[in-house]
Amino acid sequence: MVLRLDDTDVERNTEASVTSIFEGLKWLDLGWDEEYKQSERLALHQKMAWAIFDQGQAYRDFTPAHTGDADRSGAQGTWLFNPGMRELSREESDRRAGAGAPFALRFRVPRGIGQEVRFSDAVYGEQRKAADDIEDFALLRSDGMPTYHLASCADDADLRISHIIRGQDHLTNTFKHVLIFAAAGVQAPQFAHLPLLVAPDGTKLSKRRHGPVVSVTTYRDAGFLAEAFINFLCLLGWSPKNDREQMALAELQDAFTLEGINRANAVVNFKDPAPTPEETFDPKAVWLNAEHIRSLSVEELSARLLPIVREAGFPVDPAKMLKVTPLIRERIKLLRDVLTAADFFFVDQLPSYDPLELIPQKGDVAMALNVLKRAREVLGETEFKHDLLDQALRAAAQELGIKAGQMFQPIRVAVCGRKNAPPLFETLEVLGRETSLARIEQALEKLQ
RNA sequence: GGCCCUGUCAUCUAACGGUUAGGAUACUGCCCUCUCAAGGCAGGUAUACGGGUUCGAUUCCCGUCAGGGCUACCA
Repeated sequence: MVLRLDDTDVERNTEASVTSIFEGLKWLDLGWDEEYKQSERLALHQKMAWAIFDQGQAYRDFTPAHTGDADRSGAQGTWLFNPGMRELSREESDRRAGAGAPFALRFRVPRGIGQEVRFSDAVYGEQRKAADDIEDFALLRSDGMPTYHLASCADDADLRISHIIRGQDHLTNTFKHVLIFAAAGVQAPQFAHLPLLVAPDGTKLSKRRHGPVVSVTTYRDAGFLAEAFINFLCLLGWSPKNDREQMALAELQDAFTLEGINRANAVVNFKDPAPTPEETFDPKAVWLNAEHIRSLSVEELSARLLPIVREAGFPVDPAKMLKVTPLIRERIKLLRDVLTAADFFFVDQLPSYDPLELIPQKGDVAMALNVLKRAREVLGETEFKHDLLDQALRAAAQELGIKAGQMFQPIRVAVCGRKNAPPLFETLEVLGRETSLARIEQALEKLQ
């Protein structure tokens, strides 16, 4: 696998965009064997362009550059080439070039002889197009820089690329590439075009239009597991055909075939802006991530969570993290959720909460006070072990003549600072007697 | 405008021309339950439309419509 940066467009080739691409690829950990930058291989590209020119299959076009976004509403029909330039004599062409006139080098696409350009695509099948429908595309710009079409063909040939797997937006460009490969006398690689990933609005993903949700690093920073993200991506436009969804990288590799790829574009169902950060992402991606999180061992998950917790400023040690992890494993969908799901394990002082939360279902302040006072006694003398806590607190509920749930809720809110939290006894065990009692004490003060 | 590609639930997708059109996500309800999750069960929504071919079309062919891509020195 070759990582090649197609960076022949000087304007768009910024440090920031390259960094972002590298960071994303590094995170995905796909791995590659060789690495190249097209901008460092210009001589090779130019050599191929002029070889094609020498054979008469390219010509100089001295027409001033035309901006790409000209109106194509149709009135002017299809542009194929600039009359006069295509048939300029070699002598005249050389003379003008010698005089320093700027020019682009264009491919001389065969015309008027009914020639057909064809290739076989591993996904879209046999493709054919009349050469008469292909414009005389540029090989070199007037500043001498190669175009994408030329540079990529020259590099594909030089690097002996076997398979080109790319977006379907290049399907029609491939006819041009087939022409270049033929003119250069090299064999074309195998082509496989993939359906596009499109935004909910149906257009292909673009940073300009759709913002950070289309950047790989956004998923990394939000707490996706790289393997889950890859899994999700694989399921867009492809499926193992046996209803499996959650798959490890090795399983994906085993099941994957180019022939199994669909031809229709797939919508990445993101919402931007979204009410909450989590709702930004495709719900299926989030679900898959949760599945992958749950399939990680406690040790593995704990190790992945630790740096996130520390970076957020909680001074937590690996042993503590290991104890907390099983309590939140089934409650987080993104790794970063650890910060909101387990924060109360890490802080000394609970953030403030509404004291009314301490009042149990169908209860009142008096009941909450009774519960907490009784809990203070029970927790003061019971060993902090799951089963013992369970027995002692249930017995206490019975003595008070209330339901177990009414007993547990005030305690949960007192020690966690909120109603929704992991199971109570496990939580108390991890928190320990000292912290638990201190928080119950604070809760009592809040209520009075 | 021209050329190319595509069209199965809201979304991702299954279905050698013969299935009550399957699965998943999301959603709703129930169960489980100390809350929240997780898990289990149940439920609703799809073959764009019109013609063919065929005993029979989601599946093959044609047209229409819709969407996407490319289209004079972006990739």
